[in-house]
Amino acid sequence: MILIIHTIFVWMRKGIIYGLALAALFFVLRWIEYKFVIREFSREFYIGLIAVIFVVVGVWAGRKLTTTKRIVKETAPLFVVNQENLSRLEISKRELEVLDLMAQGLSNQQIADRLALSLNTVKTHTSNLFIRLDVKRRTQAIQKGKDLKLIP
Amino acid sequence: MILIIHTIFVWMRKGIIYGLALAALFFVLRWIEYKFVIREFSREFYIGLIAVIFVVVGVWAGRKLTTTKRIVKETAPLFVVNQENLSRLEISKRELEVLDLMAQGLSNQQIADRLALSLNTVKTHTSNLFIRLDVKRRTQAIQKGKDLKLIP
DNA sequence: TTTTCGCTCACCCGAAAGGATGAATCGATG
DNA sequence: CATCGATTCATCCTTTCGGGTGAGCGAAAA
Repeated sequence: MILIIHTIFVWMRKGIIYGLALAALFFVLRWIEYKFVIREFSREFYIGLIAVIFVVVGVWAGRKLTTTKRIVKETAPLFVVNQENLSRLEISKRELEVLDLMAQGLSNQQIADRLALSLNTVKTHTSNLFIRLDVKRRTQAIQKGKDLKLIP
Repeated sequence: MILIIHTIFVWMRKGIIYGLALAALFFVLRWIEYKFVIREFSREFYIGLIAVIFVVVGVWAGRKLTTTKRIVKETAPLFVVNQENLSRLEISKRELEVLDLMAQGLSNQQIADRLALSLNTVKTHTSNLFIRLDVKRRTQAIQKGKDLKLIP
C-alpha cells in the first residue's frame, strides 16, 4: 500500500517536472520567435527547429522513463522461492533450510551447529533431499536447487 | 572486426529508417498545413501540435534505441573468465578444468574419467585448488569460484 | 481417537573426499 | 645444461558423505 502511494507520488512528481520543462521550452520558443527567427528564416526552418528540439526532448524523456524502470529492475533482483517446484517435489521447510546452508559451503556438522540439530538429523535431511531432488551428491543438489529456484 | 562492420551497418540502417520517418512526418505536416490548420487555428496550437508529435517520435526513437541495447545485453550474457583473479591466485588451466567439472556436480572419479586422468591426479588438483582458493570443501570452492568469476 | 506426516535422533557400513608427502615426466626459461 | 613449474601418479591415513534402517515425539487431519 505504501509502495503504491509512493509510486503515485513519484509519477506525479515526474509529471510536474516534465510539465515545467515543456512550459519552459514554450517560453524559449516565443523568445526565439520575437527576437530573431520568424521574419528572417523560412517557416520550414522554424518548424524543423521545433521538431528537432522536441525530438531531443522526447528522447530524453523516453530515456528517463525507461532507465528508471531498468534501475528498479536491477536494484530488485530479489530472490523468491519457486513454490511450485517446492511443493511438487514435496520438500519441507527444514529440508530447504538445510539445502540453503549446504549451498553456502557448510559441512553437515556445521549445518547441525547452525540449526541446533544433531549431525544425524542433518544427514537424514540431506538424504531425503537427495532422494527428492533425484541426485547423488550435495554438489548436484546445489546445482539442481538453483536451477529449480529453490535457493538463490 | 566483422562485429564492428555489422554494428556500423546496423546503425546506418537505423539512420536511414529514422530519416525516412522524419521525411514522412514533414510531408504529413505540409499536408496538414495546406489542408486544414494554418488559417483556422492559432500559431501556438500549430506549434504545440508539432511539438507533441515530435515528442512522441522522440520517445519512440529513444525507446527503440535503448531497448535494442537491452536486448543485446540480455541475449549475450556470455561468461568470460576473470583472468586477473586466475593469475593472482596462480590457478593453472588444468585446475580450472577440474573446478569447472566439480561445479557441475561430478565426483572426483567422474572428473578423472572425463579428463582421462587417474583419481589420484584429480585429488591432487582439487587439493591444490582448495589451498589456492583458501577453502576446505568442494562446495566452498564452487561458491568462491563463481564469486571470483572463474566459472559460470 | 487413530492415523499420518514432519521432525528428530541413533547406529552401522561403505564410498567419497580431504590432507600430507614423495616422486617421475616434460616443456620452457635462464 | 640446469632449474623451475605444471602435470601426472602413488600411498597412507583421517574425515566427511551417503545409504539403509529403526524409532520416538508432537501436531494436524481423518
